[in-house]
Amino acid sequence: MDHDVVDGVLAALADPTRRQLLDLLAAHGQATATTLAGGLPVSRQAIVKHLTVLDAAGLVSSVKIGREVRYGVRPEALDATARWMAALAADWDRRLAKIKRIAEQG
Amino acid sequence: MDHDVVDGVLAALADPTRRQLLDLLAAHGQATATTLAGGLPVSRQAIVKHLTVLDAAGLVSSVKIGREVRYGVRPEALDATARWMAALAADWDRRLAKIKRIAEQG
DNA sequence: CTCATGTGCAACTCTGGTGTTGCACATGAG
DNA sequence: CTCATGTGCAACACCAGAGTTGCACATGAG
Repeated sequence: MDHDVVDGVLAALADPTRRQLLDLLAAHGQATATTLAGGLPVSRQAIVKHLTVLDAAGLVSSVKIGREVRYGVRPEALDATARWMAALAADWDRRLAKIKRIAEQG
Repeated sequence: MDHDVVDGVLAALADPTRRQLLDLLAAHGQATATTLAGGLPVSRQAIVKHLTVLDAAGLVSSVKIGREVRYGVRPEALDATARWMAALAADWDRRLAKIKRIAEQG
């Protein structure tokens, strides 16, 4: 199911540093851990750990080129989570509307 | 901006227990912390803390009725976050498509 | 009034995640 | 080959957050 994907994405997006990381990646299109570390106030190793989490969540992918590792953004997991969330919100709306209707009409 | 809302929602949804809590609330429509504690393997106090977080994120609302406090689900913040996420995913798609086009033709 | 039940507040423990540092390894540049 | 640069691995410090427990307070039920 998508459920596992959603779990991972939500956990990954919970951290502000990881969201900044995704912003940088989306802007540059492609970047290494070392490059990204230059744009954030944390060490390269911290960046690597975050990228590992993002990769596990399916939000980024990595390609090894020579002696460096290029990371890029991957929209699918985020899109799936967005759809899940929208559906959940719609479901809540439906339930609340139903309850309200019952309360008003008896 | 919606940005603060999104931050809070993402932080709130990161915890599995809070997501279960939201499920229970959506199912029951209305419930107290004590009632909810009966449906989860944690203490009432833990539930209260989670509900406080969810309330701060705008995902639930509380109403005091006599000596008990009823909590209910609130779809707006979740819906706003879903829209934000969908827009972000679309933006990534757009960027990747652009890069791909350049790589192929340029 | 008396009591049971639900809530609020505070202190405490403890695990997990974030971040750091240090060093070893791999590889392209010269 | 030699060296600089980029990665990988491991141990460590640190702190926010999840959960618990204990007790005091408030209020509906009888």
